[in-house]
Amino acid sequence: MVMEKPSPLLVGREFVRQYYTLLNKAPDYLHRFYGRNSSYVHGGVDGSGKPEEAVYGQAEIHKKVMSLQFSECHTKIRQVDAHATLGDGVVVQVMGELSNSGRPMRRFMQTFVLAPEGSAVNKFYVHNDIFRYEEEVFGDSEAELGESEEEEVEEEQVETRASPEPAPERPSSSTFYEPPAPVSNGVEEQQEEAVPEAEPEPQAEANQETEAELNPEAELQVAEAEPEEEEEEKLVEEERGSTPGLALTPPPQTPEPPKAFSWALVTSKNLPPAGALPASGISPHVVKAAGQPRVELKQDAQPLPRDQRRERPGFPPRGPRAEGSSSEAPGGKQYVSFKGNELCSGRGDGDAGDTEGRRSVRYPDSHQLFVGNLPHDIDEGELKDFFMTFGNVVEMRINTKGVGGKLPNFGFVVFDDSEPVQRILGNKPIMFRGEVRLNVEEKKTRAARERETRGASDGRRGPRGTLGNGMGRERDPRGPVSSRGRGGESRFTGPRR
DNA sequence: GTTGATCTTA
Repeated sequence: MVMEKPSPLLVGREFVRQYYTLLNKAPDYLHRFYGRNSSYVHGGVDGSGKPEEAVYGQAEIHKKVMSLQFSECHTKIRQVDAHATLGDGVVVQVMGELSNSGRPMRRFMQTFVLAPEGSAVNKFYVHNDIFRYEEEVFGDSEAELGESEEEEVEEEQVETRASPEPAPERPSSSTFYEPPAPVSNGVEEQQEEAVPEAEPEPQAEANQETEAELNPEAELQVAEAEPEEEEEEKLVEEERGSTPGLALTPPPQTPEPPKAFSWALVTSKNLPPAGALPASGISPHVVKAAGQPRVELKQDAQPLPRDQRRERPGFPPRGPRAEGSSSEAPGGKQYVSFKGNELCSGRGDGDAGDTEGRRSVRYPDSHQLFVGNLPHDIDEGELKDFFMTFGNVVEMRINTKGVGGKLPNFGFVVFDDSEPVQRILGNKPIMFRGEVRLNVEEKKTRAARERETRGASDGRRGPRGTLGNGMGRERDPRGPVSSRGRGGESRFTGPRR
């Protein structure tokens, strides 16, 4: 599907939602967010009161998480900030309160660095995860006090003194000792308004957005809509005594390479290659969103049975829910194209490929490339990576028309411009994996094909000769179609690798 | 062996 780069805020919020939900429901899977070189620290002080040190790598992180014995871990998210950071990563800062095993809520701050994984625009893994409890840093029992700098100094002396601005919705100290409110999932929505002293504009706004994103109902809806995998879901529910919303299966025993969550993997045409998921498990690190206002999470965490993955009609669902709670995604409004070239922040090139606005995006045929003779074991990610070296691949699909055992594969690659298409066509043969000659053609409509075959005898009449329908097709500036293949030599014969 | 599926619309 469309592979726009989601805004950092969108990435951050969706990640946060996934992360704390998983923390609540299946902490033993949490490590799958991380990679080999990830760092992780989760509060705690050692004997001498010094903060715990971080651990590194997925395996160590897993151990560490297990040692923390998360159980019925509930989180109230107060604030999520997410910025783009170096290397196309996203840094996410979360402030909130967390209660584990029915113990009182404790305030924390947590920072994640989500690093891109692989070449796809939308795949991330957690490279750093830094979690600290406020009172372990500031000292005990001061949590409700001292909002201003001056008071901070006095806090230690006047312990019970009222803050000048006690947040009204947060009656002093009671927050800490009341049992966590029952919630349907681990991520508790913070219903109150933004704290008055919070910075007015961006923060308050972000806060509200966050609340919208963390709407537990959305997840429940999704869960209901997803009948598959129900037994396992129930198993997990029984074990954990929690409500539906996230179905999980036993983790694969093999520590996995950093897979992180992936926006890309989740759209219908970019389902993960079969091996990427446990046969019947969710991939808890799979988070979904897209430039298209479709931000349905758990939905995709529950894969279809293999055989239905590619063919299931109507998937992903469209309709009201797509415009639902989390879809407004104000952060998703920028269109930033990733690889290849410059940031095209924009719209207004009058292009049908402007994906931002509304759902259905149709690209002109001139931006699309028919690719035949695909190896049968190819997956879309690989093919996309391949064509990314020619330009910005905005969508692609592989069609397998091999019901009867044969697998003649073909697909369509959609670029954000006609130029890469023309360049590819001008540089045939396109060799894939150094051995397979892909049959690349300009995408043709059925009508055009018929016309082409009918008029094949007429030499002057190329496939487009009779088209002339002004459908915005761009011509190859170098001349008619028949002259392709002479031009470029091997400069672009294929990506190096 | 080889060119889809989706949607437009008031």
